[in-house]
Amino acid sequence: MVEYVSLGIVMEGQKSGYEIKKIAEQTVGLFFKMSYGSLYPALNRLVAAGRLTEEETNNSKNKKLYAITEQGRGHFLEWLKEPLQSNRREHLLKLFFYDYLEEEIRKRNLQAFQHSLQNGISRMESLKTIVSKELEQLPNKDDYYYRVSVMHYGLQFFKMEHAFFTKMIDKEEL
Amino acid sequence: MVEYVSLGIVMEGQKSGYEIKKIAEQTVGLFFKMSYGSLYPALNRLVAAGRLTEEETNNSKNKKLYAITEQGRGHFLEWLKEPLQSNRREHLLKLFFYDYLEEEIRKRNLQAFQHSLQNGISRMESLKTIVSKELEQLPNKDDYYYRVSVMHYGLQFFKMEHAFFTKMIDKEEL
DNA sequence: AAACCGATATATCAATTTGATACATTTAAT
DNA sequence: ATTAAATGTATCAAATTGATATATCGGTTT
Repeated sequence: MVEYVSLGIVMEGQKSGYEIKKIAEQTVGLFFKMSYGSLYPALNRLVAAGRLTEEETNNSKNKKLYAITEQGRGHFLEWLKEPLQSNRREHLLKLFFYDYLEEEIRKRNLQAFQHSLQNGISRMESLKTIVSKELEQLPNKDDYYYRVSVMHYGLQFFKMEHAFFTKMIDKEEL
Repeated sequence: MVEYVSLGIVMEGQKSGYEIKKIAEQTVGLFFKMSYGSLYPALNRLVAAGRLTEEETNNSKNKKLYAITEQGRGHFLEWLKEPLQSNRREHLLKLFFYDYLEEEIRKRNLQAFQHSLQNGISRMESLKTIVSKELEQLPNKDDYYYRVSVMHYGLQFFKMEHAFFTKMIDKEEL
């Protein structure tokens, strides 16, 4: 995923590795972390694959500037087009770059993702009912308050995401 | 963190590696993943450190049962006592085991975490105001709708967490 | 009883990632 | 002119991932 984030950031113009990391921290840093140990090897792989060009700056500096190639741009946009899935917060990463995506695919993917969220919510609501009933029969149900709470957390979380994506599909004020 | 989750799960009674992984998936799996490649080495480390005991089952099976030692129990509870921090969802992991923690420390840690969440919310509200004003001055501000959306997502997320922890401090129905 | 299948169980491995540190240069401030 | 802070790349041991290999158990079918 480091590779796609790097490509996405370089879409705006050529950047150094240091700048890419800084921008990532300031923007998607809330839910995505990258380290130099993963970034620099990723940049090298991208250059080797012809998706980025590497340019040494003429002044004596140790600095290298990376720019995206046509192939890299295509590769990035193909990734962006793929359906949203919440695996490792990839959906939020893609969302950050969604201004680059054409409206039609964007809307289709957002709606599909929202439906999958709705399914998740339904499944968790059912589970909640079952667990509540099982718990009701225990004499010491207070002893499981926190253990059970993470299920409620998950439900709250999915509901929040669902509400957020609803607003976004309607392009409401967020 | 695999080590602490394993200890926490074995607190209930002896389990095989396979069972530990299954229980983790079914309970904290929503926000924490473990693979065999990290679990089995972790179990070996815990045995070597004297925090778990390993027992080969007498029937011909390839199965090993792990049980927690007094030292392991102490080590686990020390970890649980430490302040909650949202690094890599560690706070949710600890929360799942919070029934094991004494009420006084539990309340103190929950309140401290809630305050840090409130600080985060305040900082993000300020940032939001600044970004909104900057955006207002751009002619093509619609081109940054999704880019900006991740900031709103973050804010929503923190607000949801804050509301959730408020309910939990008051031990309300969740 | 034999064959079969899905679940249970542990182990291993290349590739990747983390978190830390080392080291050099550039910019800004004193 | 000197220092401190920020910018910049590189590297490494240790940990993790995601996948695969291998074997056994319990239950069902033929």
